[in-house]
Amino acid sequence: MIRLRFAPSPTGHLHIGGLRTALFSWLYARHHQGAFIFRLEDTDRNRLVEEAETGLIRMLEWAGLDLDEGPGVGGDHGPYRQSERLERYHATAQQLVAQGDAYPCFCSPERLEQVKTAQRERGETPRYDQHCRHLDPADVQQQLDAGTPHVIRMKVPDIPETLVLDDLIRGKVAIETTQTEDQVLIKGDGFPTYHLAVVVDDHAMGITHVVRGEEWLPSFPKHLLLYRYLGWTPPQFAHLPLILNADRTKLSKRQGAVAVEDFEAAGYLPEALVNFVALLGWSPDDDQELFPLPELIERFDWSRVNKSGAVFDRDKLNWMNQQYLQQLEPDDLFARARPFLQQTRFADRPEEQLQRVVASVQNRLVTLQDLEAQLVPFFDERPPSTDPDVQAVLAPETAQQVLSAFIALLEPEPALDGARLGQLAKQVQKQTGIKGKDLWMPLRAAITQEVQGPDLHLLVDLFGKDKCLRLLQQAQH
RNA sequence: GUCCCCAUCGUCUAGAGGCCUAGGACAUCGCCCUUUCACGGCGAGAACAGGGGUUCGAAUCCCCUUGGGGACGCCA
Repeated sequence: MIRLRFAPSPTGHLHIGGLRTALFSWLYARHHQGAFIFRLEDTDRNRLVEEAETGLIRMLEWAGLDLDEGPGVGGDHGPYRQSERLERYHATAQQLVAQGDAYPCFCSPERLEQVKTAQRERGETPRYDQHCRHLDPADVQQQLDAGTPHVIRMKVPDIPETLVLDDLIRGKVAIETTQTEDQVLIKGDGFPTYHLAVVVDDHAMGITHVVRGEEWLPSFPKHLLLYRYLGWTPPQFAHLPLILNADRTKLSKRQGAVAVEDFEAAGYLPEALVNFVALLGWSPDDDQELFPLPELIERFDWSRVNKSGAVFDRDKLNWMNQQYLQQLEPDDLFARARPFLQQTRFADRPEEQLQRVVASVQNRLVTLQDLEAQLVPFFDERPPSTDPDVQAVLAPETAQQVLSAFIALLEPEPALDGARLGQLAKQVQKQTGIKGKDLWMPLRAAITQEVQGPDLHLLVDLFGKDKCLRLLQQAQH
């Protein structure tokens, strides 16, 4: 059985890149009826953010990626937080030391820093000088017994060789072991580094495919070496291309939103975000662009994931979100709009009105956050407009004629709705001989105080006679 | 600096030697629809980084150059 995991570290919010990694893993797992596992890589106590775990899992759920195993979900391979698996890492590290594939290192951070600086000054690539690898065994034992602070380092083979990874996306990638240093496996605080923990857990949890960002590619030799020392078969690897900022650097905060939470708050639908992100690196074998999740599962495959980085294009995301918004059934749209309406100053308007209005602006929404702006013409009581475009529409003699004629007709009316608006406008047209834009734009400008906006009939339905009359009179000279 | 990865329209991409006068989408521009805007429809401009090979034939294969990115942490 295929088993894939998403293993973020709880240092912040779920990132767009993380979402895509999780999505591709999940799609592949679901495609092959495999398992999708969540593992928390909380081995860095300094950067740990308490609420991060909950947020990470919540956003995965929001996106529609369900978990088969994980903290809070359960499973046969737990615990799913690395901080609860420390014994395993220590046992493995001890085994490695016993085998002669790892060794204790007593170098102080200060010494390490000095060595590194000196190497840089000489124009060399900074790399651990293996000082403690060649310590006298008796000396080592003595220091250990004395409780001297230390880390455990992995040995890079004495005889240089080329390590080859057969990546699912990139094919064969080769790196010389000489490019790798004696990597720390167990830190001074007793926690494992990523490199040890990931190998130990992927093996223990029966992970068959490791999906991660391209930034991990240069470190695969460390992992391959560990698998070899431990006598384990490595899983398959898929290194995803990076998602980039507009300037083609690795996607980062400071150049716009990168947290999935931000997109949720900005009024993007999960379907749209997921669909958009799926197309960052993956493409179907035809021209289709809109994919419901089940179809993505059906069609996803590594062979159609490309190798080059993809710029995150907000414009296209917007378009996609608009497409999904337009496809929603009225009830569904309103349900999704509700939390956003709640944040507007129109929240306390009658439910029935809100429903009608939301439905009428459906094809004008790019995000749900646009609601407030879209509702303004319907609900807002505004002072007379000073917009020059509005003034320009109302200024001409013909415009004033239209207003006067319309007001005269409206005054005796018992009420006004959209249908009646049309009939009255017809009469104005007969009386004045003014038609088309010259007829309608003054009415629109007067009633909505804008030169563009939703269908005038809808507005009038909501406003009724008195408000319309007042606005029309206000627009007269 | 060293190593690794990548390279088709502004952007996301299709293209796995002849189907390519390089296809689609977003964005841009134009036209149409329309009482406005939006939606929608139609259309236009817009790309194989450069140089060598291989081949009857190269966007597709190989090499070099150039460019971009990533990694070089007791962070992941």
